[in-house]
Order: sequence, then structure tokens, then C-alpha cells
Amino acid sequence: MRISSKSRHAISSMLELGTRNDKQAIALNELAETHNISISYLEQIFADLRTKGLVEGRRGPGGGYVLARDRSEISIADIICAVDEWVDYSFNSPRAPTVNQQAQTALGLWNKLSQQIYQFLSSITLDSVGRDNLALLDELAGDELEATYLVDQAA
Amino acid sequence: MRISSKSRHAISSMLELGTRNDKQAIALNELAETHNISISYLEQIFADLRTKGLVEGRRGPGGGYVLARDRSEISIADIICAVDEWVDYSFNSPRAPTVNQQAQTALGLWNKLSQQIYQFLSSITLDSVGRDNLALLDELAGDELEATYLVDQAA
DNA sequence: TTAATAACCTAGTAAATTACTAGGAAATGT
DNA sequence: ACATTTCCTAGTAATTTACTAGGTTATTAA
Repeated sequence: MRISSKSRHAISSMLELGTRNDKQAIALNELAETHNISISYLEQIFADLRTKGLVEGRRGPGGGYVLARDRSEISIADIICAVDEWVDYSFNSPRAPTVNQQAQTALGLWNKLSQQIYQFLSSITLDSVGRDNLALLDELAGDELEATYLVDQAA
Repeated sequence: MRISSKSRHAISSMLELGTRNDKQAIALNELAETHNISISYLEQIFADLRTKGLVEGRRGPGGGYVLARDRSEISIADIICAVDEWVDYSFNSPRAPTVNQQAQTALGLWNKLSQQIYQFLSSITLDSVGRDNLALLDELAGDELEATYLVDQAA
């Protein structure tokens, strides 16, 4: 259960773009320094972000990247999907066609989980998590969202 | 965003153990056939499950594995944690000590997300997801659990 | 008590993925 | 013209994943 460092880099960078409320572009060498990432690697990440329509690139001196949409219109899920595949469990793997009941049940479980996570991450936008909202985040113990509904329904 | 096939094999297998309500042990060669996995690989998976106290092994003819606890006492989270690491984002990576605000914010986000997923998977036990509860699962659109609280709080 | 069965254990390994690096071409502002 | 910065392609080292191979020990049934 993990989030790739590529996604993490992408999100940290996008959060930084989000803090620049003016239309000033941020150059990758600046991001590379403050985040300890190589420019080349950042370029690849931003190539993905650009082709997915999350950022716009500006060439030449004073150039860099700006958000292509408003902060409130870019979710964490958008960013992860731009740079990494969002794994879809609904297809069968080529070498082991799903034949038995347990594997089918498990498959349904992955899809459900995947959906849950996706919705959760879609609900978090750059502006909702920006600045000092993290402190707020920390206070929420997380148990408000306890997924007891499954057990309840099954009982 | 993915679940390893090791975890998937483990969960499919555990679901199968859960369906045998008697104390009859299931041998790995049987599991290997129905699930298209090599015995050796299954052995490694069950070694993990055993050392974590989720199953008991019985040697010799007629032997195999049985659940070490009741179906209601074994969650999907238990199984995943037994065979895979549950990634903890709270430590800093060795090569890139976290220095900037955005990375810190992202870090808090991962921890929160990780917590959410863990709680969700902990709430799903072998018996709650067993048999035909999957159909029930499918009817729940998932939007009941929409994580709007973050946006609401931040607004 | 012997043979079959099945867990238990350790090591190695091929394939895939991840996390990069290298080096250049094209555009843009001063 | 020149510096700057995006844009593009290819390669590659390290790590992880998903296994295979081959053996040892315990247990049961004949």
C-alpha cells in the first residue's frame, strides 16, 4: 500500500504552484533546489502534468509553469492520475484468468476500495489542503470516517 | 496506487480458508491448483500469515492450514500487514530530508490517507465480506463515504 | 516401520518497475 | 545574438516483485 515518490514530488510541486497566487511562473530549477529533485526528473513529471492539462509551460527567461486551472479545480486525485496509473482491478490479469469465487470476491473488494480512495482524494483540492489547513487536518482523528457501514450492512 | 499481487493472493486464500467452516485443514497444493499459484510461492505467503498468527499449519497427510482465529476476528488489513509492509510516511526518507512547507503538507496528507485506508480495511473482516455479501457491496455506490469533510472544514 | 504426504526453510533469479541521469532541440524574452 | 527555460528522447542503476529450486522436518496411514 503505497504512493509513489513520483506522485509525492508532483503533489509537493503542485502545492507550491498553488501558493503563488499571482500569475508568476515558477521555473523548474527553483523547484529542483527547494525540493532536492533533479531538473530532468521534474521535467518528466511536469510533462505529464502538462499533457493532462493541469499546468501550462512558459518558455524563455522568466518562464516556468503555472496552474492551468484554479486551485479549487485541481484535486490530489487529478495529480496522481496525471503522473501515475490509477490501477484498475476490474480487468483480469493475462496469465491468471480469474476462475474461482474467492478471487472474484477479492476483485470486487479492490474495486470498491479503489473507488473509495479515489473519491477521497478527489475531494481534496489544492486550495482545500493549502497553507495552514494541515493543522486542521491533524485535529480530525480520522475516526469520523470509519467505514463501519460494510460490517453493519453485512451483519 | 496499488495492492500487490502477493496481498491479493493472500486475501483470496484466506477467504477460501474462511469458507471451510469445519476444522478441516486446506493443503497448499489444493489452493495452488484452484488459484493458479505455485506451491512454493504460496508457502512463502503462508509463512508470513503463520508467523503473524493468522493461520495454523498442520503437517503430514491430511494436513494443511486453518484459520487461527474466528473469521470475524481477521480483517483485510491484518492480512495485508502480514504479507506486505504497510507503508508509513511519517519518517523522512534518508536521501531527501524534508525541509520545505509543501513536502511537510504532503506528508501530513499521506499519513491521513494511509490512516483512512487502514481503518477502512480494518473494518472489513473475512466473514463480513464472505459468501454473497459482495452483491450487497456493489449496491452501495460508495458516495455515502464521500470525504467532503475536508473541503467543508477548509471553506 | 516404512512410505507418503505436506508443512517448513533458505537461497537464488528473471522480469518489471522505479527513480532517476544525459544530452540535445526548440522557443522566448532582453 | 544570447541567455534562459521548456520540451523531447533515450538510456540505466537500483530496487522491488514475483516467482523457482531444492532441500529438511514432522505427521499419518499402510
